[in-house]
Amino acid sequence: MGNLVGMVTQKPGTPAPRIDPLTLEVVELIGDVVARYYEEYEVAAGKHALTGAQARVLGLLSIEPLPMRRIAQKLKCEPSNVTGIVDRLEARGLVERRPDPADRRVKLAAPTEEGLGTARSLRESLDFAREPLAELSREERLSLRGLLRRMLGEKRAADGK
Amino acid sequence: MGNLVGMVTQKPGTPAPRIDPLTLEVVELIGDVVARYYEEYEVAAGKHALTGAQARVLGLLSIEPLPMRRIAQKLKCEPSNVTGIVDRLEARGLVERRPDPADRRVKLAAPTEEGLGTARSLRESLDFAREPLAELSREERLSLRGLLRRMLGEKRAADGK
DNA sequence: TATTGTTATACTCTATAACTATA
DNA sequence: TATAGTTATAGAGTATAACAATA
Repeated sequence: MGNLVGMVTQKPGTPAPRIDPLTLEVVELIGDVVARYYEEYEVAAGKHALTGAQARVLGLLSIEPLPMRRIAQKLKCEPSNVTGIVDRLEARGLVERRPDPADRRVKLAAPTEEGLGTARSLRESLDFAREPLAELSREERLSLRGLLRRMLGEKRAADGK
Repeated sequence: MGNLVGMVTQKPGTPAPRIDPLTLEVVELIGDVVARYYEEYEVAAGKHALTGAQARVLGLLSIEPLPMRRIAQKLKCEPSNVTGIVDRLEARGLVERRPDPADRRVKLAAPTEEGLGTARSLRESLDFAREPLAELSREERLSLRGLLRRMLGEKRAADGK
């Protein structure tokens, strides 16, 4: 990837760009970061014979057991899909379903000991997060943090629940 | 999403993080950018009743017609998958297959007039690329570009072919 | 022989709708 | 009646293996 929709690469002989070249290049770089992030993520999951969705759910549950419905919200997908994903994780012994004492309708998905270990290993194999950042000094990281924060705007922190 | 593998959120009462908090936050921000980018991308594709993969291929072809094999390389998937994706784009009249005069084995996938229009519209609905960047001054964009370049390292420009 | 594109097959993820068991 | 989770179904993307046409 690195160029998700051809939004950057300028075909020779195409009308002049409406956006300035600097912005275009930054957009392209962001696209590259996105592509690289996903790539490394899939590779890390694959090392444990997990799909992206499975690794994502396992990562979520390793922080905190969740009702099926909440998982669907986090994944931004329909609850019916979570059934299958958790089924597969459960079949591999990485996750288990527990009753919720407070509401007998809900099932809490929670990682097993092995699941926790896999989640930890998964985190550690996500080199991209740390490695390339290692090239940046503390000041540069502060600068990058500020720029990313402004890019994301107020929308931050509105993720939960 | 915003937290792909729980690599950031620190559960209260968990052992002290091995990475410094600043780095963790930057990683989290990058995760947010990635999630946001993909979200907007899917929404933009959805507006045209296209899947992400279809929009990606259409975007690629709008730059330049490509042999099926080349599309697979760009998408980092098996050539057999491209058959179906192009089939669906072709069924909607957005793409057509042409013979390659130089090698009768290859088929060149090329956008139709309508496909070109859809690709253009698709690009324009990708607000995320420009809008949040609009908050940044020219100096900040230069700074961001430099930081992203260093993050991505030499690996840049090795995408082609 | 090697390569291009396709077909056949199987698995996963996805959404929709209908069902069950609780509340 | 409303909600949580599931099942059934269908479409799309993915990989693998085998195939026809061409090189």
